[in-house]
Amino acid sequence: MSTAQNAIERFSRYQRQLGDAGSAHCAVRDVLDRIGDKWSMLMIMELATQSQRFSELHRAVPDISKRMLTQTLRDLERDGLITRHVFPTRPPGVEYRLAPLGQSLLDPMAALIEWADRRHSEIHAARARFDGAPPDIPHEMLSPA
Amino acid sequence: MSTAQNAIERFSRYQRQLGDAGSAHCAVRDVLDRIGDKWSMLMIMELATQSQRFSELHRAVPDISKRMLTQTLRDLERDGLITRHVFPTRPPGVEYRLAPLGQSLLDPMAALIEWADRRHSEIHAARARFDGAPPDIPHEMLSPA
DNA sequence: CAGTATCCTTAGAGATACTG
DNA sequence: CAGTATCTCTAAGGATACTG
Repeated sequence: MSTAQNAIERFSRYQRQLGDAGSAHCAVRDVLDRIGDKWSMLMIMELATQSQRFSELHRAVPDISKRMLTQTLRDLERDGLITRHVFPTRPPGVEYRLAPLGQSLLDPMAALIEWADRRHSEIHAARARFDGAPPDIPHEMLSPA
Repeated sequence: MSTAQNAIERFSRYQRQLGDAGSAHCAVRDVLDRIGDKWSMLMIMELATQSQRFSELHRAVPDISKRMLTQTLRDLERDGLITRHVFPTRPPGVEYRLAPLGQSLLDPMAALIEWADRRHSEIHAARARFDGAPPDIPHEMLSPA
């Protein structure tokens, strides 16, 4: 009933690629490295609802430096996920938009985001348990105290 | 209808969190940082099809160091995504399994993986276009240096 | 406004050697 | 086998100052 079984079967198709360091042959790693960085998904989420300018994006995510904002945006543009539109006003305005390719990422991303949102309390609980509770089977097999 | 519009609406609910550096308030960033690292998703994919031991995982993804394999596995265990089972044989055997929480990640991940697989040629094309580089590097292996 | 350029500090991660 | 313990190096990324 859960499509999880489905997912498992599909994963098995990729397993051989996983060990392939030269990411040319591993689409999974190639793309995950791309959008799995610190800011890319955030930017895509921001641009999902509407096109925004550089400074708007910066205000939306204040803890990114201008350097990284520029770089992230540039990389996303390079990969065809967003487009960049310069308005030759004075001072110049630059608007970033989600390209069709970027829009096609929205659904898969939403699935992940929803998961994160629904499960993060469980994750925190597990974390607290792991950190706080005395481990029943320690990782380093220590001798009986 | 595409669920993309749906995704957009859902994203807007998270937008205010996005600027929240203290990831305590931003489930999205919290969890993305967790599974967005270099190896976590790979490990989850490996464990999706069957439980595996340390060395099996290492063989499946040879370019991870033992240090990082241990650390990745430990972090996933800490977050409740996988479980660790020690068999006190000699020499010891340790089996890693996907916990229910980890299994719940399979579907969202599958969506992302499928996207990566289906779109990576488009991405490469966009990249080549952006770089102005000669696009196609054939499948042939490089000649030994 | 929308970036560059530069410097500088950490965290990420490999290599290697050792252990229960 | 399944890890630890170091040691090291690199590159990700922040801070700051400058520009068209």
